[in-house]
Amino acid sequence: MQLKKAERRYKLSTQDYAQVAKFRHALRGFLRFGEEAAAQAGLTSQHYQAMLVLRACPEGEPITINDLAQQLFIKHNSAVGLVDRLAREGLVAREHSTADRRKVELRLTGRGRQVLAKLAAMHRNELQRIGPMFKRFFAELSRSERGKARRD
Amino acid sequence: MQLKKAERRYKLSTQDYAQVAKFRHALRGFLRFGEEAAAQAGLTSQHYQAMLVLRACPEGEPITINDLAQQLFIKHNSAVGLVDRLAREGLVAREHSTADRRKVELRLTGRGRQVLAKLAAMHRNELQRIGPMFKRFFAELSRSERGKARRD
DNA sequence: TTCGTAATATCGGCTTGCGATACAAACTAC
DNA sequence: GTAGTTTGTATCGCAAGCCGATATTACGAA
Repeated sequence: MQLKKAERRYKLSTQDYAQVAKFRHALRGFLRFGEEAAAQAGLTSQHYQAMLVLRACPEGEPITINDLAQQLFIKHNSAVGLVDRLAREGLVAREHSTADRRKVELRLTGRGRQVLAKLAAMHRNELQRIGPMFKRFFAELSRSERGKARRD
Repeated sequence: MQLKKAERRYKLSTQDYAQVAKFRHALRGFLRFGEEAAAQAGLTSQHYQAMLVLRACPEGEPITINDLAQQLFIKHNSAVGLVDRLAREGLVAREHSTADRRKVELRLTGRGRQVLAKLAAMHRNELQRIGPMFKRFFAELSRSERGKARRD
């Protein structure tokens, strides 16, 4: 008997599972790389990611606590704690906005920029290293997607 | 003055930062998707990933605590705690190996397989959705890599 | 048997994220 | 202007999860 469409979407073969599992494994590897790279600088991956958000924003538009929380997909109170830790490490400075005194503008310190430069370069190299693997995975995925569509 | 090779590798432009930041943002989006999907089933992303490892392994070669720890890039004692939680939820069963009674073989329960099927299918769809974005990113990355190599 | 090693378990501590709540500044309406 | 609402940040207590150190049990070899 044919399965209804909604049900059939849940029917993955063991190969499908292995494919998704392999991707997750590669992803964990990359994330672990990031954590170890950050740890070498005495930081966590979250520290790195927060600094990256600050560095990547255009000069004139400073990032606030709320902006950071949205970018990192965390709640604003978690962002407060994160910035506390970054400030304690001397990587990020809080500046009360003059335009809206409720807001806190965040900027990297010199030390922050320095540490980030090294970490970001390492990440970029790592991404270039693992890029081919991810490309192959996504190519395979869309191949099997087309294959399933053809069988429909 | 020309920078030495080791130094130049740290010199990223703001565009480079933005590129890496964009990738990390997309990655966080995917991870957050996974956490929310798992939360809908009353689980965490770690639960899902552990079950995925169990499901993806060939039938005859059961996974042990140590295997799981290695696959997830965590310490074995963290894996013990994770399996405790999975067992408490009735998703995974411990079975003492008969060949080596020190080992604990892990297998999914019926409920585990059922929950996993839904989560894995959702992840697969999400991966197919975001695949093009990641493909574009890695294509861009290797383009700029070749560009830099040419300038060397 | 005894010693060394391997696999799992336990305990205490730490980090981090979150919900709830509080407070302060800005905005709105009257 | 002032009362009420919204917005932005901070604080507090809690729970999840990871880890280092240590313990326990089982295997294997001499």
